[in-house]
Amino acid sequence: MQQPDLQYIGVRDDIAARIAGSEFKPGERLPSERQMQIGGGVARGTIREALFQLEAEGVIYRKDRSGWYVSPPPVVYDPTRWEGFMSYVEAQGRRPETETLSKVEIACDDMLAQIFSRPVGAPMYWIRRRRSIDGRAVLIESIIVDASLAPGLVEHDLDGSLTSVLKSVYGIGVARNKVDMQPCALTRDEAEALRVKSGLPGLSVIRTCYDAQGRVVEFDREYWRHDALKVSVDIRVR
Amino acid sequence: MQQPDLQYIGVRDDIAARIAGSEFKPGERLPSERQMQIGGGVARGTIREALFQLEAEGVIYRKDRSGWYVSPPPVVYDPTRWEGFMSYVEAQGRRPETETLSKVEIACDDMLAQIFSRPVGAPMYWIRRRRSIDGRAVLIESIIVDASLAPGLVEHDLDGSLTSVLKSVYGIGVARNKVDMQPCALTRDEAEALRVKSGLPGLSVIRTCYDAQGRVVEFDREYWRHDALKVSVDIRVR
DNA sequence: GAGTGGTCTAGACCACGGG
DNA sequence: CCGTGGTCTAGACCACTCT
Repeated sequence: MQQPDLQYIGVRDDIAARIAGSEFKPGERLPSERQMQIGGGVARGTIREALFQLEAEGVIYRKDRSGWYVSPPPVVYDPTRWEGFMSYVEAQGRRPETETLSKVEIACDDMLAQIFSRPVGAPMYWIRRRRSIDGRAVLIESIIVDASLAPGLVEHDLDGSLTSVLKSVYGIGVARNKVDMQPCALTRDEAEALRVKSGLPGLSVIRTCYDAQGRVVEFDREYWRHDALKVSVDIRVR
Repeated sequence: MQQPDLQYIGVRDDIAARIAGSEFKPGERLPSERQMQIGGGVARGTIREALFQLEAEGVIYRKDRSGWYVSPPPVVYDPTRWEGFMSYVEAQGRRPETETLSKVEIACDDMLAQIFSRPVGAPMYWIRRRRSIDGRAVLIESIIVDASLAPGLVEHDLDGSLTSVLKSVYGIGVARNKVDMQPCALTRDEAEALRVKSGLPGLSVIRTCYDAQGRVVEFDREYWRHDALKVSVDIRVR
């Protein structure tokens, strides 16, 4: 059909085989693009084409101007479970980490007014966090919380689980969760916060959490590296 | 921070703006790469970089050696619902289509034996289908069904809903559904069947359906174009 | 057959990282 | 500082579609 008649596919297969053969292990750096050129009369652009392919497959990733690295395995995320990031990552034997990038009070705009069923101008908290697994930044999130439901929220330490703060401090439990997911490209802001090249493929996860009274408690936009996540849903009917 | 100092970002923004301004509408073809070069001293590689960026964002897609086209909006898929492709695509005002590429009986191998809890060598049906929306191929799927549960299945017309054939002809209802989703790259076979360039980003959806007795009825691997799909899950607890 | 995108070459300069 | 990847140029030939 089509086979390694294409040069960059041949290069891709070479590298993929060396990774599969554990010559390079997860987290390790590959030789530089120029080093890969030596020996075979291959243009650097062709090498890069092969690397892009492996990146799209989730096999490798890059650190800007540092090099190409072998990807660690993805974590499994089940949107029908209530566990937060910290607990499901840990349960999979990985080391989760959260950094709060900013937390401020803002006024409710048109879009948020619609989502939260609150008047325009009502106080809201806006929290931006970066989350990492085993030291690699994997997602950036922007959270909006209705300030009238959780007054003083941003004075708490939010580097752990937001869900448990809402529960233990404010007695707010989540009764309904709406999750939207869509492949996307990481645009300027997200890419910068994840320290990746803008335009890299990612996965957008938008969550809306409701309490038992049907009020929107939390509106969360997450942008994941496309190679860091696997979604798993298990549904039963009776 | 970074802005249209990057040439290809400037080109990207131009094209994106012309699409947003409805100069080019969904399904329409963009000017050729070489036509876009005229006027500005821009190398073709730079134009292509901009096009790749828009492709990653899901804004445009390509037909091999034909040109670049504006992407139609994605369909919404809810893995917690039982509706099949044909019905939820239609419900969203789009025109679904299914082609059966092949349907054969095969012997259960090690992997399938594990999944279906059946002996190695047991008869299974293997069905490959291509599904389109509004005339554009969006996913390719490979389905395995336990032949002992649905004898003669492949003699039926499978260009519609498989679920409804299983239900109406064999009385098999699905009681549990396990769905895994992961961003991936479309590899040789899938890419060929979707008539896209191999290596394009995609979404892999793997479904395992169980009946009321807990038997695996159907094992389905789907590979979607990354720009054709949006996943939405709505979960409640009581 | 003309035009398209797909692949490939062989250079160049840049901004940023600390292998 | 040197090496890295990131960007860009200006060509070339190919396989394919039919715009």
